[in-house]
Amino acid sequence: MSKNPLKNIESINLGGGHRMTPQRRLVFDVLMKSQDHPTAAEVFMRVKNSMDSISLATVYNCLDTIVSAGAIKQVNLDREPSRYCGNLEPHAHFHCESCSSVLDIELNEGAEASKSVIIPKGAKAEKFEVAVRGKCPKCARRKN
Amino acid sequence: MSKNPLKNIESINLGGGHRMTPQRRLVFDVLMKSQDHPTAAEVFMRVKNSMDSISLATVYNCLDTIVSAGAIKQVNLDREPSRYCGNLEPHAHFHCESCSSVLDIELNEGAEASKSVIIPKGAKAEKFEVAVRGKCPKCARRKN
DNA sequence: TTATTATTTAGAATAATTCTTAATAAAAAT
DNA sequence: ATTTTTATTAAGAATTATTCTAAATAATAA
Repeated sequence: MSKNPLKNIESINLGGGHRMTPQRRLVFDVLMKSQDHPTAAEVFMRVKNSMDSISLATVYNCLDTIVSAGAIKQVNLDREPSRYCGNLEPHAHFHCESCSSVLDIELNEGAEASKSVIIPKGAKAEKFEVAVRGKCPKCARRKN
Repeated sequence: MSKNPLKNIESINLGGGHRMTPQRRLVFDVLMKSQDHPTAAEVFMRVKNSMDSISLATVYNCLDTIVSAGAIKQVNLDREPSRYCGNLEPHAHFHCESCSSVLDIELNEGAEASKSVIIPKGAKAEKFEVAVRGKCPKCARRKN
């Protein structure tokens, strides 16, 4: 995933006594190689190719740890399973309502989400998320 | 809920042979009276005050039907239970990461979300959602 | 009226995620 | 080098929001 400035997981500081482990390394590597936005179950299947003994619970644990370390992002759209994203650049997500795929979409310069909303007095805004729902190019093409 | 142009549920066309029922009327009324963004379980508790015999499944059914009719909106933030919103005006949501409350926030004129992102060629964008995460005024005040 | 269709309800089922616990492994302290 | 402490893994149980199933009820249409 070219958009991630982390060359490899060795450069991640997991923080708080957390250790780098083979499982965490593999989970991170899968995310770096993925252009889609895999769910935990999909990450699990992909990691199993390299380490058959890994468990789904461990994949959940690893994903949580790496998200907390800020090295990948968790993407929640509608009520669907969480997806994970190795792209750390500011961007938004396009969510296809036909095939449920998720695409990274670019933000226009100067049109930051933070400027599009009025934050209530006293509130502390920390993250802005823009999501677009519709039909991805593939699904828009086929008429149904 | 002053922002909803529907004076009462009688003006809603549920469409497709769907009938107006006491349960649907009550669920809608609860939403119109709510300034917060109740979950299905919260709607259930509030509706029970008027109709003790109503079931949670019926509340889910009614909410789905009224959402499909376009008379209320379903709001999904992070992995939390769906919340329901009677405000039909274009707006965004502020999601407090301390108390999980959801606040409607206004969109700045001219800074529409649709202009802030670059839609992939061939994709059909249908809905734009802007969500802000942080601390609501109440939670930002108390230092913790 | 009778037949059809929609609705409600209770409880079972589903599915994503989290929790529990024992076993293992790594790091720190002796 | 052991011992002790702490973190991690893994399997399966538990949780929880939501959906499904099926029977009973109610409303509409024929």
